[in-house]
Amino acid sequence: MSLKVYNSYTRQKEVFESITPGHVGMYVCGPTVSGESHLGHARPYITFDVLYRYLTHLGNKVRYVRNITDAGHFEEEGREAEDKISKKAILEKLEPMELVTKYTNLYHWAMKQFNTVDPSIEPTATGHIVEQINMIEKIISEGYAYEVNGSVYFDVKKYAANYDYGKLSGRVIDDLLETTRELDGQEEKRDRADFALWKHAAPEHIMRWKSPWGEGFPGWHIECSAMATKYLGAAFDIHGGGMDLQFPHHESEIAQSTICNHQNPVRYWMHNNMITINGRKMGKSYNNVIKLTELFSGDHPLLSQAFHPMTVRFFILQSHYRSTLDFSNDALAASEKAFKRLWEAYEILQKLVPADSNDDVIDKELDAKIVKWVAEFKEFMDDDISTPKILANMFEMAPIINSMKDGLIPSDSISAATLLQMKDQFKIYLEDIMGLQSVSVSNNEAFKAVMQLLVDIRKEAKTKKDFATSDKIRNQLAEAGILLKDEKGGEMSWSVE
RNA sequence: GGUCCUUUGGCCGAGUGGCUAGGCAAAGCUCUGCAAAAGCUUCUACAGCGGUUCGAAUCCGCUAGGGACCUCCA
Repeated sequence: MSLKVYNSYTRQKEVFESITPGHVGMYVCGPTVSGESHLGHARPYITFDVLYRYLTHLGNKVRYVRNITDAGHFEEEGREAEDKISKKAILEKLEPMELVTKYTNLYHWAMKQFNTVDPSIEPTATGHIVEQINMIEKIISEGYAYEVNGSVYFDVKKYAANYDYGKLSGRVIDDLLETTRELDGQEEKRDRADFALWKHAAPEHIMRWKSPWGEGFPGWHIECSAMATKYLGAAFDIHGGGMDLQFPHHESEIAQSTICNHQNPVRYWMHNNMITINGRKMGKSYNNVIKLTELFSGDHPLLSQAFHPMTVRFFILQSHYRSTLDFSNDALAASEKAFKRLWEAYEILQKLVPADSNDDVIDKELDAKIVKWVAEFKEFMDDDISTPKILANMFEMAPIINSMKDGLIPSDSISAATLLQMKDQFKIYLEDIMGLQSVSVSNNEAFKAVMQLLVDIRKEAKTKKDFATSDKIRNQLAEAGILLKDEKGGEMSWSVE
């Protein structure tokens, strides 16, 4: 069985085949570093991180390109076009580059918290002005763009006459041409549907570059086309991003690249759905965002506590990437508990040792069920990255693992081969592919030694039925945030809350 | 207004026409010095109406609610 992904371009699941076997080129729209990342931003980065990990796991050499948009787009308020980054810079009395650096660092920090793998290339828009200008010149020479007063616009009407503009986003060109909205530069455009490739910079505009059309700055869509072409070629395998980017961003990208490179740039378009809050998209314009720093610290009116980045990652993986995911404090709290239980079972599993079992003692029904559940990990992943189903299967096995540890299920009731397979596949899917990791902060050797000492003392006390001492140890550790649990058979385990 | 999506048990959330996903919460029980975990059991839902079908949460239609995009947006 092979990997199938839902291609937004064709609106169906398709078998994934890369252009060059064994190599995959993947481009994902990265952040605009004019502000802090919020929960909604986390979704594509985690979703495509899992895809990247899986493609790699399948033996592909993947070049994963994720850009940083550090040149401002337009923020259209009324009729005044402003550069997002330079505007904020004035407010915060920072240099644009200082602002960009600050939020880029913060973004990298958050990605680290989520345990996402670094992209192979992380190009910045400002670092590729030359490429963008070259691309615009090419589009002009092809006859699909025109200059007006130092700005350059893409001729959508002409493009639509020869190519299917709107296919990705399901747009009808005639509708677009009738849009009545007043936008900046509208009077310069030949058609309302046209979009800017290059904008003339007003005198007060801080971010500006020299170009054949005077000083200005690039339009938003051109950066992705230019950088994707440069690092992945005229045609590449996967382009990912949030659903809200389908139009106009990705649609425009297709148009630009198609004219420039004379071919359809992307094989598989993949879009993650939105994270909602009270059923509404989380977004700046709705004023309902929860920043990642707030999430990790718990410092937000909607949050009753801080949430660990792994809880958030798990929360996101529990729903399918193409469904909306509704955020709430309760939903996240539920994920926290669930993840803890699953992870503890996983750690127990890794410590289980296969018993010398023979056909007589093996519970064949149980063994077969486990074999099936484990085999389905790949099946589910191949089915358009169905991480919720993989997790469901893992939860099916959690009680079995715990029961084996407690001796409620004899350890020789599943075959050694099955247990090894289980251990192996859990590790691959949970850690390597879904990118989950321990939330434990207790990997310090000295600390572990101290804990072992306390455990030993408590064991002695319990043997002597000195419950005052044993309770004191447990209670005071609890106050310090360390949970000590008695296991069956007199052993003790602990975890840092 | 146009285009499209969605509506699943107390909450979150999978669901490929038939064979009860899963998680959290809740209740009961078991284990246990106590506690916490853990295990077992219970809770069987698909917005409404109509249709297709031997059979529909799943397909079709209508109605109602919610949402997304059309403008910066993950």
